[in-house]
Amino acid sequence: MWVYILKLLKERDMYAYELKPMLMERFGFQPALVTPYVVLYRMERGGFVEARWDENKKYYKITTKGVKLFEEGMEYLSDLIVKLSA
Amino acid sequence: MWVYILKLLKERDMYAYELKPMLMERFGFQPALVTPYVVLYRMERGGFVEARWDENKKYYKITTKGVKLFEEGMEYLSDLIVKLSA
DNA sequence: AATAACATTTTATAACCATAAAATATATAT
DNA sequence: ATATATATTTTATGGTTATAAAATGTTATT
Repeated sequence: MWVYILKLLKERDMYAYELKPMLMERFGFQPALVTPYVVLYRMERGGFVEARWDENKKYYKITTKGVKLFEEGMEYLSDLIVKLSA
Repeated sequence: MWVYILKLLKERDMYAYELKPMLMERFGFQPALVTPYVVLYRMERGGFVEARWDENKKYYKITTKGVKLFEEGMEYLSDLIVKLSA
């Protein structure tokens, strides 16, 4: 879940509510309404995203630490595929 | 974990005890001694592997259902990488 | 004979994570 | 005005999964 959300936040800042339809559209993944909220809630505490308020919406931006986490995740996945395909 | 184990069982039948060092060697993954036992124990109940005794060792063989699970897992991973790279 | 290494079983536990629950607040359409 | 859609918060819960726990039996070594 967090990988999907970080991927989208790398492209542009988003707020939790618009993530649900976006996750469906981009990844064919239908999360519960509340899921992006909880994931962002925890990622903010971890310093992987940071928030700002704009027009009564809480926009999240990925941090340097978040980008690093995403890239490590991608590397892990690539390695996994290579190892499982060999 | 189960993906790693199914991958190894696709190559040849193995028993739980030899899986631990194999998982390290092939995937750089060091599980606890008991982990392969528990994973195989559950996969047997799920019909993804089946067992036979040979020289006091319980050899596990991947089933058709297990191969299918592995291939679905691989497909899922490939799709994931494509989507996250796009 | 005794100790270490090999080999297995099954339940319980702890951590992780998506979702449920139960609130609250604003904006828009009827 | 009132229902509906949009938007958020935080704790609790339930499922999954690797590992801990606590046994037991066999084979090889000293």
